[in-house]
Formats: sequence, structure tokens, C-alpha cells
Amino acid sequence: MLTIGTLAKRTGTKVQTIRYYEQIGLMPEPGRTDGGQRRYGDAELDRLAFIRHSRQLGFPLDAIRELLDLSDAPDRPCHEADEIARRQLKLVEQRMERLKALRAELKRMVKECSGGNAAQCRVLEVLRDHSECLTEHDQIGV
Amino acid sequence: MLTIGTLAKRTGTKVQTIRYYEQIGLMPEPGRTDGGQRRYGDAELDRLAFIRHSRQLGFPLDAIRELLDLSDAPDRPCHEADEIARRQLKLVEQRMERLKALRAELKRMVKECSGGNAAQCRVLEVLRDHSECLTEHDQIGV
DNA sequence: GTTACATCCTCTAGCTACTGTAGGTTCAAG
DNA sequence: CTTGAACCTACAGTAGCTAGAGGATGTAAC
Repeated sequence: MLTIGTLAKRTGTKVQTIRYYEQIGLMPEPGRTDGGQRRYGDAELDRLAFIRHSRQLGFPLDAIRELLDLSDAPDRPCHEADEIARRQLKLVEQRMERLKALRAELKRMVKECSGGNAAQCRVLEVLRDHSECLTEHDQIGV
Repeated sequence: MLTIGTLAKRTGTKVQTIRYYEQIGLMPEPGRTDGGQRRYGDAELDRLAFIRHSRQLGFPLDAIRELLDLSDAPDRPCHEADEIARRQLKLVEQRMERLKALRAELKRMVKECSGGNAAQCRVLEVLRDHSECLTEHDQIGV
């Protein structure tokens, strides 16, 4: 029987985060001691590890919920999980493209800064004048 | 004299976002009509464009606040702006490294999925078993 | 048996950067 | 003068946690 703190340490999660996952129904309500403290078994440890690993791969909680459902139903076809993973891969690739463009513009900005005062600052100038910008920006979330 | 809607259209911002920027002190309180509607001048248009462009480059609002302060004080030395931009560049590069690792793992997951049912699904298996994971994950934010 | 203290509990609020909605008012054109 | 788009305030909600207050519990040492 594991305390919430042990579970937290073993999976690299904050205690509050585990309670939060319980609250939103991602983790089950565990058994309690007479005094009301949570006690977990190995199944919960595995489940939390699954969640955390998925989070580290950037899956949103909704996707993780779907993946957990699939994982709980071993006879369901696999392509759904595959599709979720592909979707995530696509997202990651999009983000990378976007970051590449940002990096280019930031590099340009920084390189051209000659170190005078704010009036001649290239960094500020580039930010001020969008027309100098080489990259397309349609979305803001990076 | 520009309405808030015009300002929004010209800078690709939502009206609510502009009001939000005003609320947090990033945009100044503009003049009003007798009926209480906001009216802007070109200075505000420029300021908002500056903010938006900075946001598109991923600068957090706090950094933008600093950049705006610098921009308002043309005789202050430029290296502060340079430093903020460098910091941002570094962040972008870190995120890219991280995404690269994620992409590798996601690709591996997806490639190995043979299309059976959930019990044999490699995607789920990889997520379940962190030890198969090649990459280091210390932070979750991508 | 008691004391000390780490860990646990619930509840609430806060973070970033917005976005959406409800219910009502104003502006400009026809 | 009427119509309808655009404006107003105020509040709630989004993702995914994180932090703090104020108090209860569990366990090891004495």
C-alpha cells in the first residue's frame, strides 16, 4: 500500500497533481485509511506512470483519457491509438516548423544589434515594424 | 480616430484581447466618446502592433512590457533589449531540442504499430513502459 | 503512552494569455 | 427615426497544474 507521497516520488509527480488527476477523473478514487488518507496499489502506480509518460510526450489530457480507455479494453482495435499518436506527431512537427521560423527571426534580430542605445536598437525596430519580418505568423501559440 | 474594432482588424487581434491588454496595463486607457466607446490614435495602433509581433515571436507579456519600456526611453542603452531577445532565442532553441526528441519517440511509436488490437499495440506499450524510452524527460511543458 | 514532526487532508485562489457569453447601450447609415 | 452592427461591463471558462492556509493523521523515538 503506497501513500500519495510515495506515488508522487516514484513517478516524478507533485502530490497536488495526483489529487488533481483524481478530481478530473483521470485517476480513480483510491482506498482510504480509517483516518481518510489515500492508499494506492501497483495498478494505480502503473496508470500514473502511463499518464506522466504521455504528458512528457506532449499528449493533452483528453488524448490521454482516450489512450487509457483503449488500454483498458484490450480487444478494441489498435488504430485509434495509432491515430492519436499520429495526430500528436503532426502537432509536434508543426510546432517545430514554427519554432524554426521564430529562431531565424530572433537570430537575425540579435545579430544586427550593434549595442548603441534604444533609439537605434535593431531589436526594437524589428519588433516595431512588422513589414521587415520574413516569416508568416498566423497563430501565436508556440 | 479608430474604434476598437478597427484596431483589432488592423492588427489581427480580438477586441477582447485589446481590452484585456488595457486591463493589465499593457495598453494605455484610450480616450472615449461621450457615449463611453474607446477611440484610438496611431500611437496606440503602433503599440499594439509591437505587442502582437512580439507575441508572435513567443515573447511573454512580461518581456514585452520591458521591451515597451525600453522603446519609450530612446536614450537607455540597448543591451537590455538585446538580452531579452537572446533569452527568448535560447528558450526557442531549448524547445526545439525537446521537440526533436519527442518527434523521434513518436515516430518510433507510430512506425512500430502493426495494426492489431489494443492488447498488442506498440503505442500503448511504449507509453506504459517508460524504460523503453530513449529520451530524457525532465520537464513537461513543450 | 506521549510527543514530535513529516506527511496527509480539504478548500480556495492563482498562474498565462486569452476567449466566450449575457444583457444592455451607442453609433452611423438610410 | 429606425435598424443593425459594433460597442460597453462584468463574469466565467480554457489547460494543466501549483501554492497556501489551517488543520488532521501516521509513525518513530523516547
